[in-house]
Amino acid sequence: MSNQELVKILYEMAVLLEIKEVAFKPQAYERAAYSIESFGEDVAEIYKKGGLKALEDIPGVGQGIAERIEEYIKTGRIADYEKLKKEFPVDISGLMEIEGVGPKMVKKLYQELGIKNASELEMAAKAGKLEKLEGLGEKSEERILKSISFLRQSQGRFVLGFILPTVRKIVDSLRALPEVKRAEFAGSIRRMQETVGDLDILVISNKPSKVMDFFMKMPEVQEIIAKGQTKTSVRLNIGMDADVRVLPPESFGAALQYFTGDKYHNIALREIAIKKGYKLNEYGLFKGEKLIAGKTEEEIYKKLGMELMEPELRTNHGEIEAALTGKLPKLIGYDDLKGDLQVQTDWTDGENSIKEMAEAAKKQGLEYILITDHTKSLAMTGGLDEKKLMKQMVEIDKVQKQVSGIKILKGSEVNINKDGTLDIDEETLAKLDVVGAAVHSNFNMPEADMTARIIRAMENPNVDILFHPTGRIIKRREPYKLDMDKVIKAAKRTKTVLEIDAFPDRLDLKDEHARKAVGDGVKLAIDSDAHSAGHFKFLEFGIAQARRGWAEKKDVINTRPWEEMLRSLK
DNA sequence: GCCGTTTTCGGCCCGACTGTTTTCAGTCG
Repeated sequence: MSNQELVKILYEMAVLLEIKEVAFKPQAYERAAYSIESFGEDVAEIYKKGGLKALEDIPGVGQGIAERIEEYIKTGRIADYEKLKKEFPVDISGLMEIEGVGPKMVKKLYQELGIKNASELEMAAKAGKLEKLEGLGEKSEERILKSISFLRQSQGRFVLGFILPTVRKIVDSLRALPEVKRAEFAGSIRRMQETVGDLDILVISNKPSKVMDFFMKMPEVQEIIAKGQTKTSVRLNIGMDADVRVLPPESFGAALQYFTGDKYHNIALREIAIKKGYKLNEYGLFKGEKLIAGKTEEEIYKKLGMELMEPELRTNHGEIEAALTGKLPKLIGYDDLKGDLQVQTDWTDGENSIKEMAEAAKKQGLEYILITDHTKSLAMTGGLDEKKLMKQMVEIDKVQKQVSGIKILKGSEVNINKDGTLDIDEETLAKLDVVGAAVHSNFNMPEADMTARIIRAMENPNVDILFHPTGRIIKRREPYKLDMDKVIKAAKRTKTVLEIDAFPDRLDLKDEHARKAVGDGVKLAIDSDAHSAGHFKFLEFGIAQARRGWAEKKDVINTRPWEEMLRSLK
């Protein structure tokens, strides 16, 4: 059993209870599902170690849900879920991800038309059956058809690193309008999540309609979805939806807060507001009718007894408690990296020479890079063998003399063989400044074998860093099966550094694993995995990932000058 | 069903927009 399967069941139970119009339980199940989803620890493992009591320590999980999780772990099923499912034998998850379809719609579709999944819904919509239902019309039908086809082509989420340049361009054009006093993006993009669903832009202006008119006519806009006094929604030509909201200055901080925190952060905040006798919404913090804070985020958090926290933290994973008690982490900053420890060149699958990469890195403000070309068993990249590695070291010395202001370190991205040995001999590895090791083959091993394989590599005294530890590629490849708890423990024991690969669709380690590693005193490296001179800018996304993992400057070895960084390695 | 520096019982986040029901339910974030 995996967390993922359990989370899906809990979410579906929430929807099914909502359909049955049961009060309050849906939110309870939803909260538990969300909590487990982002918990980062295997629930089965927690249960094995601490039983029911340990399950109940998970936020949002109480006695009832803990017992159902136990039932699921023991029997592979949850009787209540199956009972609900019998009443509504429909593909809840598949239907709910269609925009505009909620619990009530699922119910109506099934009861009136017997629709059980997205493709049946599509057929019914195409046959014009939906518009005959009460409460639905021609437009609802069109909208559903559109949502289904959109979902099919986009899978709904966008990789942050790939869309952020467009987002910044849009916001900059809005800022350039004379009617616009201020414009900021909020939402999951401001939180710098690895993938994002849509774009929220907040604007201060006295002339909302002018801003809206300009926005709707931007070249990046494909079609208008909704248009109102203060809010306009469009679909951008990159496939993503974008909302613009225009606000008065006195509410801007409140709106920024409201649209930046994730759902659960905001719920928690509003509950704290209520307890203090206030009301919090996107227009401000109110005592009765009176606005008492709203101009800046800081004053809102302050009135609620909290320090201002970085947007990346606002997901209700302990940041509120930390802010209330003055224990927020001092996150690594976006300018804190001095070096990049994973850089490919044209010696293997990179596009640029050692010199070009060094110069590009210097331009990016870095003080050093580590050259880490692939090794021989990765034949498709022309991986280096011992002889070529020695030759490359000579070449690096040569290039070093031709460039100034940037230190070029000698390294390698060594393949971890199936048995945990490496594909380069120890003698050669020992000559390198830094060795990164990575899995590039046999991805489909059983968890225990893969874990043992990686730990064996970490035990090698020459291996300094484990590169992209889980191998996942967002939207394309699942992580390999790996016991991260064991890997983190092994990293601690062997003093191996874990990498956050900053490539936009890798971001590997994930935030929750980074947080766990940092919590256990394991050091991180944030690397671009650059394959061309333009890739150093991806470091930003690795830093964001580290920040979402509560990492501080001291936790990341390449925030240090290169001599000091080298001394800190095993 | 969960949770507690008001509470172990009695609460549980809030507003905009759409479509279509002419007064509001459903969905979304």
